[in-house]
Amino acid sequence: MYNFRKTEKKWQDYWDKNQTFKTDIRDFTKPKYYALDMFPYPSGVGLHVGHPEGYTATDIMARMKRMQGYNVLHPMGWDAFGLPAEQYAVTTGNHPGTFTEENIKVFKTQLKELGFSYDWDKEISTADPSYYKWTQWIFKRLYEDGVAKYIDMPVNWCEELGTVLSNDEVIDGKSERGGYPVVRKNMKQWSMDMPRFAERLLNNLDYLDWPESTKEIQRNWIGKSYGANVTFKVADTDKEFTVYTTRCDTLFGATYCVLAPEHPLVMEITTKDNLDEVQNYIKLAASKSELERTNLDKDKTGVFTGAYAINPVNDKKIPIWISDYVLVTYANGAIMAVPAHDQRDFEFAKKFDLPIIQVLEEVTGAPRENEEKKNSIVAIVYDEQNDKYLTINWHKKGGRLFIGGTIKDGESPLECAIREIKEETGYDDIELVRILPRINHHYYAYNKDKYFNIDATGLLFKLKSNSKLKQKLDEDEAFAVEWASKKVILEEVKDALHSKTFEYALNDMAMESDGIHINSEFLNGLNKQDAINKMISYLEEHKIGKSKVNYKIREWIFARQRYWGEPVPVIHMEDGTIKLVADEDLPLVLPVMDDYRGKHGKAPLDNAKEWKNVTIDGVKGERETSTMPGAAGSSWYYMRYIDPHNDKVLADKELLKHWLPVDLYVGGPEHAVGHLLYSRMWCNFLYDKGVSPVEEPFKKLVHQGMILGENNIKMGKRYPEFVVNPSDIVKSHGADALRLYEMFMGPLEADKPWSNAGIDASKKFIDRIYRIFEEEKVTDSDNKNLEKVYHQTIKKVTEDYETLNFNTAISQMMIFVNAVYKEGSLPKEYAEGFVKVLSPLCPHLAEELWEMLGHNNTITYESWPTYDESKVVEDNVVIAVQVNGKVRDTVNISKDISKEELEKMALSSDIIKKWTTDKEIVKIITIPGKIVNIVIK
RNA sequence: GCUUGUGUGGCGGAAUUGGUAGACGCACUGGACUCAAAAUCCAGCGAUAGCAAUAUCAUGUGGGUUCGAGUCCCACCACAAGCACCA
Repeated sequence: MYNFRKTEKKWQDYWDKNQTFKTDIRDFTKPKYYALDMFPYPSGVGLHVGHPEGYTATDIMARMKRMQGYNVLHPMGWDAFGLPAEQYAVTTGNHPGTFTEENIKVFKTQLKELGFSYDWDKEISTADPSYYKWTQWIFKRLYEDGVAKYIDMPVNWCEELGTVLSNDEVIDGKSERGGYPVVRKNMKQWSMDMPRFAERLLNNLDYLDWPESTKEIQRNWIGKSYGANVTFKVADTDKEFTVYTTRCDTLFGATYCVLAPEHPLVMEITTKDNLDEVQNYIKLAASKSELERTNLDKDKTGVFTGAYAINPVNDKKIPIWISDYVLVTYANGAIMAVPAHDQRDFEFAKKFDLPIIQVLEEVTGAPRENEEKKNSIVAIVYDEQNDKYLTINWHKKGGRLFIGGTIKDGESPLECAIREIKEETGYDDIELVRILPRINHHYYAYNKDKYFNIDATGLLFKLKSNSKLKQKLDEDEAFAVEWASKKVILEEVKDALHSKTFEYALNDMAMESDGIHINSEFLNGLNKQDAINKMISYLEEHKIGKSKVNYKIREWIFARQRYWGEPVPVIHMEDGTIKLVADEDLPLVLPVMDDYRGKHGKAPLDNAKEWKNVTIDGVKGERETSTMPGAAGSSWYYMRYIDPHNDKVLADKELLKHWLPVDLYVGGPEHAVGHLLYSRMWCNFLYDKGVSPVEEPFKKLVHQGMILGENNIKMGKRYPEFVVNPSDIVKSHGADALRLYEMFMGPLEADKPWSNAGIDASKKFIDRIYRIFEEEKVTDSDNKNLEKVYHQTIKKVTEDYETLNFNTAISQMMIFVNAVYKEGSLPKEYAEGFVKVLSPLCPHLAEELWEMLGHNNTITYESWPTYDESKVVEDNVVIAVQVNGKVRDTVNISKDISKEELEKMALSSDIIKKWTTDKEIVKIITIPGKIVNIVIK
């Protein structure tokens, strides 16, 4: 009987005592492998079952690579600054460092219990002054290069609490805690210039071996767009403003402009009559949180400034409005509005009754040569009472259509539509609802044997009464007038023009798709992309605009009014200048205080008067009392692991050059745009400064999935009965069983529910392996029957570990164990190979079995087993024989058989004969080693 | 709404460049061992019909390409994550 408790303890002590996993970081004779976990925040509740999943994956890789002859760096540390420790300090008055250290102890014990092969000599903590000395050092370099800036920027400010709040701390314009009003206000803040790195952060993604989904999230976050800046003059003044647009091709359709309420020009151009309204609106906008403003469900709001802009391409005067749907933080904080082709502008124009000019029409049908041009209408009449639409049904001669017709000379589309409705259906008591976008339609008319290209205006009417005149039909107009439901129309109206028009009738929205330009002078007839190119040339030629690239990525606000973070090494001098703490005075250590609460709206560090007030060369100054955000220390920790005790530089350059980048980085997907983006930015920056040898820190990134409760719901406070504590499992089933189970559950990246039956099964498998050795099934003689499955197992496990497909690697090991039981014996050679491939997964068990096999040294650095490719393939293969693609029989033959022989064998099978008798064999498809398919008629 | 994923037995999940769907495990059923139970070992196990051989159906839905589709293409549905007035 396998005593996992005793055995696991025994080997953990052995590894500790012998420093088995200590990495000689200066040994450059072997190739390096750097396997890294996202380090945890040491919370008060200890590890949860999600942690061991990712940690086991990297541990398996680290252990396999050691056996494959790599020098492996596999470190662990602590992301130790954070809110829970801060709250602990506030409520108890104790220093948060003590609390953090205690938590770290618990975490470390739990990690050791799980048998991870970390080199604890490399342990770091971001809250350790010897660590954050270098976080501060990097901050100084960022400041010197203008990446870290102390600038005025809009923030959520709560007067009552006297603090800046993040968007998620603001609900309905009030503070989450206390319910005090929150306003948007410009404040001096520390920030990082993320946009400066946008292009590189975007481009480098292409060559990173990262999950595509995470790359996509980062691309979206960076949000690159191509467009143009266009300058509009303000009518009757010498003022002008610039808008950014990705659709400069629609410039002829711009019917108004909108400035963000905070745009500096607003107060300069607002006319006297509109001043009150504009000022009120600005105040209102300021009192809204970012969250409220970006709530899409709400109606558009805005006010007219009284001023007009001149559209630079046609000199038309168009009104200038202000609205909070234009954000001052993006591009120029000003837009030209093209309601016909932009949904947001469309909604705004509808609400405030601003003109809508269509400049692009959709194209239906295929263009032909020698088409005749016409102007036409498509009229849709809606009967609200019966919820039906008026159609004419040509049956086999053309199907169901709406009323259509050609516009006569001197007739407007509306007049034409009314006339056609009367003539074709007789209905005369109708009312126009709205005019729909015009469509450019190509078609062939059978009755005239001619190709037409028409500009068709859609018109939506509603029926006011059933009043009807007599139809006036031509002789060839043999159709039925029918009222049809929406469902019938969607099914039966096949004509592209009519169905498209119906779509516009159902959805009152802007036309944002491609098409050809109309009402646009020199752009007429061009498609979207050609028109954009032509317009940009035009704008540049006439010096009224030019092409421009914009990014959505914003400044990273780099300050928090909290105690438990890295002090910003900056002194604000009385004379208004900013002085940096000298490098030799770093680290700037957090002072111990009596009270960790912020008072009177100030940061907690403001209480530390002695620490805060300094005098330099006779000039008084105050230290920055904000601290750095959580993501500061984690943005470069992967470098410090390489040389954690260095007090001269953040890490030895030669060592960094050898060890970076990280070969495998495993962690949760929730850090996609936080930590993973900031780390890349810092690494980019440090690369520029000659500190980092690489631009990108993480070569390969993998996200482990979430382990859900047995109820398939995220483990947490809501269902405490489904929360699984890894330490409990280690006690009841053992660390190896937990490691094995978490790797067997399914693909690493997938979310998977925990199963108590599953963990039992994993323990049984471990016992089943142990029994082979315990019952002395291991023999010195060899066993040919196991040869193939052994080589297959070594091959599959090696390959699957490499690609992190642990679940299938384990299933192959189970197949091997099943085969051993069937044979009743296991040759020693195979036993050793098997224990070796098992060892990364279940290291305690493997060490024990290795000892039982007569070795007195750790298995950690034994060489990885090899396999013989020739012994992996089967000599005899079972080939499926299909008839018309359905498997009817199988033949068992030598793998080297010729194609002809295989076909002969297949055809001679009794079962196959049954299917082919009296049938004509059309052809036979034979894929050697795979399949024979006989096609019969 | 947009982007990216994912849909396979009672359950977790396998399935190479398109080539025998359901590996492996759980649960379940039967057998061996036992006075008995547990543990262990062995065997069976998608659905429907049949004693069986076997046949038909089956990878979210509907089409398509192909000798052959879980896999490729088109449309749709459901779920998850991320983004969300970015002009």
